Amino acid sequence: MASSPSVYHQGKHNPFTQRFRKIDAIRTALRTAVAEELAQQTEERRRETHRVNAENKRRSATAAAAALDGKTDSSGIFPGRDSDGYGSEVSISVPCRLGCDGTASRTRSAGSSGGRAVSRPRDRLVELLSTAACVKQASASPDKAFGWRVDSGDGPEGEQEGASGVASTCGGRRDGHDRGPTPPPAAASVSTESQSVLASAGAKGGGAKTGVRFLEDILRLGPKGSRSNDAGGALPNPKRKSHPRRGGCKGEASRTQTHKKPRQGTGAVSGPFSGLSLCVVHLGSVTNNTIKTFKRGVCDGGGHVSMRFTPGDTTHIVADASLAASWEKLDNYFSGWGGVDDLDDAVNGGRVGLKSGMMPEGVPIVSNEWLSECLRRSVVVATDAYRLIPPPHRSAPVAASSAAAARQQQRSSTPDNQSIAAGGGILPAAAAAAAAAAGHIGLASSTRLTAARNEVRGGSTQGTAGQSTVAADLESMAVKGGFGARNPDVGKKRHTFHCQSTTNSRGHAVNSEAADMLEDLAKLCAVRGGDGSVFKERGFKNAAGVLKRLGVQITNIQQLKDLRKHEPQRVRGLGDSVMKELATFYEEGRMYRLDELEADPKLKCLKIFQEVGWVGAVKAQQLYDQGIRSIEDLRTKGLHLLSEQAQICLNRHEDITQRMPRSEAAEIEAVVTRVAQSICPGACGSYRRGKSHCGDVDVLIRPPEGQEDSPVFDDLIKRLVETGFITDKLTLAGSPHKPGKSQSFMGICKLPGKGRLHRRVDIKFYPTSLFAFAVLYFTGSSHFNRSMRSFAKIKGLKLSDKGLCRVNTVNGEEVHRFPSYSCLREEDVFTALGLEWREPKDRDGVQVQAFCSKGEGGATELSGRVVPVTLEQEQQHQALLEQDRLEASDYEDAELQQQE
DNA sequence: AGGCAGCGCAC
DNA sequence: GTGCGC
DNA sequence: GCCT
Repeated sequence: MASSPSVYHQGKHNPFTQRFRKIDAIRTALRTAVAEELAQQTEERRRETHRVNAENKRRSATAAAAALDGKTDSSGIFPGRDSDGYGSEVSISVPCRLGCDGTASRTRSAGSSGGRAVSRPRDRLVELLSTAACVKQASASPDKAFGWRVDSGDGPEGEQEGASGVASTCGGRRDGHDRGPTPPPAAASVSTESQSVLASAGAKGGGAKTGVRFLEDILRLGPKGSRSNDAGGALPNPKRKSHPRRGGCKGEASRTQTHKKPRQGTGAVSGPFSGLSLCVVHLGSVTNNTIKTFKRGVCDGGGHVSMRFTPGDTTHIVADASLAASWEKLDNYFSGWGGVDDLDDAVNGGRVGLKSGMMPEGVPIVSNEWLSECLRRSVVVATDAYRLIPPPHRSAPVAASSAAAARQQQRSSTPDNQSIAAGGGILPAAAAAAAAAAGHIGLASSTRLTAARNEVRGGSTQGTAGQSTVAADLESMAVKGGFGARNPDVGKKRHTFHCQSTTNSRGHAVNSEAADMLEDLAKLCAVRGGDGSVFKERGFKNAAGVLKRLGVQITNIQQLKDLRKHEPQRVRGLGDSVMKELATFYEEGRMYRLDELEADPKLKCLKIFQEVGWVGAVKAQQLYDQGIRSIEDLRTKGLHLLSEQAQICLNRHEDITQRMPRSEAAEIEAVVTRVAQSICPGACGSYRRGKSHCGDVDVLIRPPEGQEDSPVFDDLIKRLVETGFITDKLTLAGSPHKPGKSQSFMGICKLPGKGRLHRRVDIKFYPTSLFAFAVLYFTGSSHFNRSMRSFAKIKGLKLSDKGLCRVNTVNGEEVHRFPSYSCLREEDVFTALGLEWREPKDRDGVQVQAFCSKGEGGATELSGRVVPVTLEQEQQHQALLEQDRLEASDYEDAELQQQE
């Protein structure tokens, strides 16, 4: 029974996280079991490594300092420190509110006295390096060297943290963040008193020792703070505040409908759906709201929706696609029902339905996606691709290989204990479920455009783009001009752009087993390296995504073959290779290629090596060729083969490969932000982690208003090194500060206190002019980023975290780049490109066929925020606006027609 | 057959 | 120019 | 690896 295909899909958890969680769970178990021993070993190893490297590092630090004075060796800027460098009984207290009030920027912090006015950046870095070396030496006797105070726990004030501080860190997937460089919320502002305290605290940050005190002070002080170690971990991002300006799909829908249109056909008796009598199963993602929407739409079209199954009358049963994975739920659902057929009753908890207690037979059971599609297209579409087919052998599973059975066993029984071990936090499964549920509300109304696009594509698969009226209509809806509108290339190309999609049709966890295996395959391709491996990886990963979002549980390869034949756009990304693997998967439960790769001992090695940072496919292969087979080997005889960064990552390997709870990421962010504020009041930090656990922390630092180019970054890193928060530097880019440029630090940090692990941290500074691009970039997803950049490219623009620039190219080679357009909010970037805004949480969703037929049209909403920065751009811009005005009326008509 | 994101660091 | 990470 |  464990080998039944249907069982494969019973994983309730987000398939994306399953693998990680399995690994984490194993790790956690191991870790718990041998915690002491491991700690001891690690400690010994560290000491040893430390001993071995100490001399070398000290030399490196000095050399690095020298390098900045003109020499070349720049390795080892931030020497490693012993993990217990803070003393043992320390806990820190981080106040939960600490503002970045705009007024703060006027209070010149003493901390910035070493800033731009006084010393040259290089001098500061030299100083920094010397200090780092100094700190390191001091750390030899940690308990004495630093003035950490034992904090009893409760802050004296004990006031509850502000609601604004909590809301922001508890968001779902990437949606609980501050969006874009909005002005610092006044509500989160700090008291003047605290500001001055902080400012004076900052003033102390001269030497190493006071530097450490300084961090402590910053952590302890603060406006009526609550504690940092709150179990809930909803630590404050002082800047972050929840202002859900647009609520998910709802907002999306309302945005799409920019023109009001009288509702038509309401209450029609005959319509596209006349004759339909649907029984909707209120389970899974089919919520009350969904049913309401369905009911409205179908009734308007002349059909009938009920929650009751009426033999002889009911024509279709509509259910959440994921139920195909657990058929017994449906059986249960149809047993023991009452008999009210009133939606409102049902919504209020009344039970509705059938008396038989059996899953009705003889009526097609279809996915809710089918109904959505019908409503979108106002036509009863064929159910073939949406049929939920009972597992062929509900009680007689097909034979599957023992390997596959074992795999299934592993996957479905993964305990969810990592977050417990890691100190709490939102459970991934719960988060995923919540996100999925949220994603499904309003599904029907938000996916119309997709369907329309698909329709167009299906109808003219090789015609030239842009010739059909519908295509133009689509263009008007999805692509409203934008700066690239005049690019002659646009209009010839038809392509798929993830970033262009306004839909949110993520299904529930369907096909997760097959998708998981494809992702494994992807990972192994990447590990193996070689020509095109990244693209193979992407190909498999993409295929996995397609399966997951299909909305239909596939139980049979024939279903996919049919889809490929009849609705190729729905399975775009499933090519011959993937289909071959899937065929064996559905027939025998395994993928030969995956089995092969997983059995390869060499690949196992390469994979282990590549888990160390800065070891990629090439380096891993080299190591293997040198006879190295394990991390231990690497430590004992492979160190010299590794780059400086890889060595550091290897040193901290046990720590930094652990994922951390979101709350800890918040703490890390809070420390960085606070120190930044003490240097430059008003500076803001933010990170956009929606997931409950993360591998590292990204902190984006933004200068306060009116100080767009404040050189806060170099000082910030310096302070964080002085305080011992940053233990290792991996890369440092863009220092010293140059006006208008970004800077970045990648390294390793450790929160003070016993039992803390080292964590990977990236700290980036972006001037105000670039901040929106940076936020857009770091919000991802990576697929979405690539998509958006491709889209920009064919419009003759280049998008990166450093801006959006028009480029002139000759034979694809850039010959001239204009200055970046100025976008102060993420929205402005979308607008500039002529794209519909997409909520961060919707940026990892579907891939949708779209047209870039003309690239023009619709009213370009520049909202006064996107300001061309050169005269030439200004003229271009004006020309565009003029063009838009000329065409606006046409497109408005088109939009009107397109609506509903 | 050619494209698949773009950038900056380290080497 | 390549490798690597983001 | 997939798509054009």
